[in-house]
Amino acid sequence: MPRVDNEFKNKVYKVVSQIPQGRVMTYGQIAALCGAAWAAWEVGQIAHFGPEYLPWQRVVNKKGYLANGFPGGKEHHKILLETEGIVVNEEYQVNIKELIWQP
DNA sequence: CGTGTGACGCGAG
DNA sequence: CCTCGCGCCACAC
Repeated sequence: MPRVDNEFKNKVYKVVSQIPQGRVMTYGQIAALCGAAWAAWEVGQIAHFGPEYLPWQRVVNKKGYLANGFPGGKEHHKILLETEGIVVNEEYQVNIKELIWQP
């Protein structure tokens, strides 16, 4: 697994674990909250290689589209989100404006 | 040490 | 609406 700064990684874990059910966050938002707005892609790396118990399904890109490398594919991702009450359209996109969450 | 790539973002054209 | 280019960083080759 890629080596990421422990502090940054820790912050990402904390932020992601605090995302309430039925809400989503963007990679850039998380990165900014962790003090590294330029490292949005790294959040993705952490998401891919990081702990599975965190609600990564609530993390989407700025346009509201679901992540591409999610285990099980976007369909699985979509189902998980809909189970939480998040509306996902057929383009695998969520209403980012309404569902975006910020602490 | 140069180049390409990535679960990304944003502005410019 | 689209594509293109640049931004920053970590990693593989």
